Amino acid sequence: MHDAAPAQSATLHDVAREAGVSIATASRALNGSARNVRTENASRVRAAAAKLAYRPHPSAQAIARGSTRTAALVVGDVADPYFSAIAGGFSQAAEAAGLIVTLAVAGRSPQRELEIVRTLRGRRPRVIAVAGSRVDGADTRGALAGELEAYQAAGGRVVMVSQRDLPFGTVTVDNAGGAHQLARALAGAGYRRFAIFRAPASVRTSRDRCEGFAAGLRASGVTLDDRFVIETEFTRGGGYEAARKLAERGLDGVEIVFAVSDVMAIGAMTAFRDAGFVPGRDIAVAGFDDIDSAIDVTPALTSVAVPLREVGLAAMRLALGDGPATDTVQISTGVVLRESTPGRR
Amino acid sequence: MHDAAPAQSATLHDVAREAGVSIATASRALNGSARNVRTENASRVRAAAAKLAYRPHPSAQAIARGSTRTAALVVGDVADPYFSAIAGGFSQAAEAAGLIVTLAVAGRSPQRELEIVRTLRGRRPRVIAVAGSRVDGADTRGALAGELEAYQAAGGRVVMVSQRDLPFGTVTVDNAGGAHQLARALAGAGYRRFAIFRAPASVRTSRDRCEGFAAGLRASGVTLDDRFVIETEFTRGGGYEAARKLAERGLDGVEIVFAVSDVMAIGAMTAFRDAGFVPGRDIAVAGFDDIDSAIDVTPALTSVAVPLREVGLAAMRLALGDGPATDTVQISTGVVLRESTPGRR
DNA sequence: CAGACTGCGGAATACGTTTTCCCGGCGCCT
DNA sequence: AGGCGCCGGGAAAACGTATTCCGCAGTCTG
Repeated sequence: MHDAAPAQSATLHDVAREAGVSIATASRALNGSARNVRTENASRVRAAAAKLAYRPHPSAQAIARGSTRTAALVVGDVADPYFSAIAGGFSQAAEAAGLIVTLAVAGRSPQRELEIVRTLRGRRPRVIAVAGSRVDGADTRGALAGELEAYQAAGGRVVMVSQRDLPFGTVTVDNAGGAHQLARALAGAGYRRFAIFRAPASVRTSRDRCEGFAAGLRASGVTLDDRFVIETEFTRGGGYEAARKLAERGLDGVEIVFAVSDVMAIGAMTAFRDAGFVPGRDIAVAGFDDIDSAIDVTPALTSVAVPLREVGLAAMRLALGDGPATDTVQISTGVVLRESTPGRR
Repeated sequence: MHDAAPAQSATLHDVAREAGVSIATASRALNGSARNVRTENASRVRAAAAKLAYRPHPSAQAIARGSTRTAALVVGDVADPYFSAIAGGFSQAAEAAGLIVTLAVAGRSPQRELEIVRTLRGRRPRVIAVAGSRVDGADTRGALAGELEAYQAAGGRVVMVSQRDLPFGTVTVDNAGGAHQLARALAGAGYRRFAIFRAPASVRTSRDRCEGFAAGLRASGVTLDDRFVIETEFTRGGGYEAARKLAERGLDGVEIVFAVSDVMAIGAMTAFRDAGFVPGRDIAVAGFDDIDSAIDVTPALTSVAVPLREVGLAAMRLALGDGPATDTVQISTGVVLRESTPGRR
């Protein structure tokens, strides 16, 4: 069964010739068009296709029908569990819909993100989903929106994940609400002296979580000392640095730090430990996202569960759904208390 | 500057008309072909392209020149840090080379992997890299190899990551060597009673690491009791389960467990702790991969560092290089001792 | 039994590029 | 001055597929 592989793979033309029909009939037989073809011809074509190991040329199909079968996803960084979980859900849903996903990594730079969307648009995918850096105030932002609008006007489908304020389909995470609940839960557990590790204000996710948390504290009658709202990078390293500095000052009386993401929180815990403080005993730590490793660190990390896979799935569903192009889906979040915040008596 | 976006994006035809030249000239001006075009015409064309926001249609280009600008990567699971780190390196290198990466998730099923490669092949990417499940003995294996061979014969470039025994470009991780060194280091630290958590023998990575480790123990004069070579799933859950069972039997005198991957090791540490044993004190644990979170768990996990990003980069370099199609690059590994294996005195 | 209609096959065209081929003009050499 | 090579422009073919349009045979209707 090992015939010499033809250097050039078979085309529809070859299949048609092999089956003794015209190209048109072969095409119709292979991709169930509106038109019928006599069953005998159809099976002859299928047999020929199988024999020649024919694969349709997606580019040619794309050109002929004016649309592709791809879905594009742009993320900040695949290696970040936040994005990779979303990507996992997205690609699962894409696959179920028979779409191929092309992945682009923006590296957290809005400039790069813009470039990517530009070239992506040229490739005319069925949907473009942006789960990007969400830096607002950037001057590239208008350009990005313009690019996406043009794409949508040309029949494309765009979905933003957790970027609420653009006129596109959006799947949003209840960042503020989750942070609010977390704050109330922690205040209820007896904590009073809070620190927050946050990313620069331009990062929307961070800002929303931060504000929600602050509101939750206010609602619980706890005052937050602005000195302890520490701005750092939105990465593990950022969390580590912030914690290191706080530890250097002997914790300054802080009882608990809320880091706006789990990776930051985990970095912070390691920094505290490196400085000789025991997380969960000397200082409590809470994060956000509930990534997988939250339960594997010690003490297990209190967090706000964000069903990230679900976010990816929802993005694809939204894109494929027939609702208005600007539908919004809100993914809800839930507090998960663990040993990193044992509570104070 | 906000002209109404044309419903249909501009084609090369439009650009040519706008610039008052022929399509051929426009094409030549825009993609620096071998042929020269008078500078005045060239700049007129560029201006027209800019004005109309022209983007070449990649599918049309693909069809016309018979090749695409994409690189395909198939991984087992994007959400797994092992794969996502590789994907990160791969897409970085792809981007640098002006390639777009399409990502497919095989979900650790060889059957699915085969299907994916089939459809991927149809899309005629420049390169196909498979960082898949590496299950061998499966009957789909021959089919996979055949599919890839045909693709390569048709001018494609295939790279396998850590799948040494197929006639393709290969980037390989020194699994056996790293495990061997790790075994020697641990034996040198005084450990004698080892357990190994491994995946089914059909998973090559696991087998190589396991065999390397066993050889290292032999070389150190330590005998390994087969009863403690425990087969489980190649996931965090697998590690957790195996550790849970071992803990139920009171550890059976085991001093240290080597799990063939960090995610398994981390799951195991959590299981031990859940069962009341303190990892690093009651039982030592070592893993493999040195994923990011290895330093954030407590105690920090002893592991074998695999520069996974580098693996992805190397895969792309190999694909783009002009060496023989079956070149092999070996990525070396290095032991990293941490607190999870404090050593026995 | 004539005419209309249906069902299906095939030729041809379209999709947006790249590339080959041809052609005219210009400068250079003899 | 005439021939030759070179340069650059445009027409057209090619890439592989989907689809429109046309025509033919067979079937149904009146």
